[in-house]
Amino acid sequence: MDPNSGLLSPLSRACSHLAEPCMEGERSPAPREQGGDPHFPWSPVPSSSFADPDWFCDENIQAKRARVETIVQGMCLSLNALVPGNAQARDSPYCPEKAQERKRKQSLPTQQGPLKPGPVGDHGSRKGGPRVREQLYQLKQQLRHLQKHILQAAEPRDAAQDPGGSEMDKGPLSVKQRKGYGSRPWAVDSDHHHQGSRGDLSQKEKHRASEEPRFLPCGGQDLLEILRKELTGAVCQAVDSVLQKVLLDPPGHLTQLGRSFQGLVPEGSSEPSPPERGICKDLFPFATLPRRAQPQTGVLLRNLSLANPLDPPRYPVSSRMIPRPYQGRPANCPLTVPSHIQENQILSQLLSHGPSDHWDSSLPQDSSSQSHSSPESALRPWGAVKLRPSVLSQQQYPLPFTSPGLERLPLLPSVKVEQGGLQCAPDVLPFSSEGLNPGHLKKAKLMFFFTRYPSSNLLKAYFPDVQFNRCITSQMIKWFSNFREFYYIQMEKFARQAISDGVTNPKMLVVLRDSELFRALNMHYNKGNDFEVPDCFLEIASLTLQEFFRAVSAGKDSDPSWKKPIYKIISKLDSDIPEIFKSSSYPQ
DNA sequence: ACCACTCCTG
DNA sequence: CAGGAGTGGT
Repeated sequence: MDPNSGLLSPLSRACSHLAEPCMEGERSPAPREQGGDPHFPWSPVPSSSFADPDWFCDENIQAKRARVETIVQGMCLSLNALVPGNAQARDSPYCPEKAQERKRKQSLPTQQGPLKPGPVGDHGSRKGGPRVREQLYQLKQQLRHLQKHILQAAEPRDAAQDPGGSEMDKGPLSVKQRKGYGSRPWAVDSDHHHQGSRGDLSQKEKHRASEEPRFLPCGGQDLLEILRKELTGAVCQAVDSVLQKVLLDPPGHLTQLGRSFQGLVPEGSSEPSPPERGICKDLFPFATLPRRAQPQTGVLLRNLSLANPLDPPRYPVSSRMIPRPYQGRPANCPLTVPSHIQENQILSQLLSHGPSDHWDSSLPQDSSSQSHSSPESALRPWGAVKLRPSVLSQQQYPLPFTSPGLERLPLLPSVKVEQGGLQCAPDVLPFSSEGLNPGHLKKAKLMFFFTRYPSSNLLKAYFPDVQFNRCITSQMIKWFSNFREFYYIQMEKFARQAISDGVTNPKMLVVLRDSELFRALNMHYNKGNDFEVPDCFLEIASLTLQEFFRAVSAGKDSDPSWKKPIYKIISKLDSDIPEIFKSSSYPQ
C-alpha cells in the first residue's frame, strides 16, 4: 500500500544484508570507518605476505625500536626547545578561535586511552629529570642507527630523495622531509594527525603504553603522547609516500578501467541487456553481496527491480547529452580489479599491517554499476525521465566484478584509529596546515560523491593535513551540510518537475550521466569535471530523486518535516571513500 | 550544555 | 559558502 514500500523495502534489505555497518547507527561515524572498509578496488590481500619484507617482517621489532627512538628524540627536543609554552602551543597553534578548545576532546576512544593531553602536558616537559635525560641521550645515539635502517627499509624507493638518511638528527623531521614528494598545495605539513590512519600502530602502541612510562618522568606522559603522535605520523607519512607512488605510478590501470567502463555505456541503448551481462548482474542478489557492498555498488537500484519483479523497469531520465567529461580519469569508484592488484597488495599491507582483522570487510566490486545509458531516449523536457516500455534493464557492460574471487577482495583496512581526539598537533610541529583551503573544499566536494553524511572522524581520517579543532571540524561539517542542501534542493526540484511532466512511476526516474540533474550536480561538486563521478553516486542520486518523487507525489510535502524520512534513508547510504582520498595530496 | 542538522539569509 | 536561528538527540 505504501508507495515507498516498493523501494524502501529492498533498500532496507540491501542495507542489512550488504552493509551491516551501515545500519548500525543513523549517522554514527564509527561504523563506516571501522567496520567498513573503503572499497578499494585493489588491495585485495588482507594480511598475507608483506610486500616489503624489510619493513614488515621485523615490523614489530622495528616499530618498537622506532618508537623508542622517537620518544627519545622527542624528549630531547622538548627538553631543549619545546618545553615552554607547551600546553598553549599544542592546543592552539593558531586557533585563535578561542577557548573553545578547552574542554572538548572529540576524542576517539581508540587511541591512547590512558594518556590525557590536558594539563599534564604543562609540566610534563619541564619535569623531565636530568637522569632520565642522560639515559635517553644514550638511547638516542643507539637508536640513530636503527633509524637509518628503518627509514631505508621503509622507503627503499625514495632513497634518492633522502640519500643516506643523513638528516636523522632532525628526528621526526627527517621523516617529514622524506615525504616531500610533490608539493601539496594545501598541505604544508601533514605530519601530525596521522595516527588515525594506521590502526595497527596505534594498537601496538597501546600495548606498549604500559611499558613506556618507565622511562618517562612524571610529566613524561605528555611527551609520550606527543612522541607517539610523531611516530605514528612519521610512519604514516612513509606509508603515504609509498602509497602515492604505487597509486600514481600505474595510472594507466585505473584510467583504463574508467574508460572502458564508460565507453560501453553508449551502445547499451534500448536493447535489453545481453543475456550474459544481464544475467550476471541480475543474478547478483543482495544476499550474495558482501556486507559492505551496499549502495556503492551499482547494484542497488538494479536489484530493486530484481527484488521486485513486478516493478517496471526504470527509465533513465535524461534529457540532454552532455559531453562526456572525464575520459581518462582515475576511476574512483571501485570497479574492477585490475591486474596490478599485486601492486596494491603492497599498499594494503602497508596500510594494514596491523591488528588486521578489520579487513574482512569485503567489498563488492560490483560497484561497477554501469550507467544506464539512455538510448534513443525520448528526452523529457524536464530533463530527466525517459519512459520506456518494459525491459530495458540497464545494460550491463562488461562487468566489473571480473572473477568471483575478486568480488570479495578485501578492502583496505579501515582506518580504525583516529587521531584520538588530539586536535592540536604537538608543538613539535609548528607548521601544520592551518585552516581549510580551496583544495580542501574541492576534495570535500569530491568526497561528497561517496559520502553525504561524513562523520567528523571520517573527515579527520581523510584530511590528514588538516589540523582539526572544533572550528575546523565544524566548518567542514558545515560544508557537507551545504553540499547536502544543494543536493536535496536539486532532487526536489527535479522530482517536482518529473511530477509535473506527468511521470507517475518513481522507478522511472534514474539519474544518468547525461541527465540534466547530473549536470547540475556535477557542476556543483565537480566543476572542473576532472573527476569521474562514481556510479554509486548515480545510484544514490536516483534513489534520492525517487524518494522525493514519491513524497511529493503523495503530498507529503505538506508536512513541514516531510524531508526527514528521506534524509534518513540517504544518510544510510554513504559509500566508502577510496583510500586514495586519504592522501593529503590527493586531488592534486 | 553540546553537537549536528536543517533552514533561511546574505 | 558562512552565519545565525531553531530543532532534536545525548
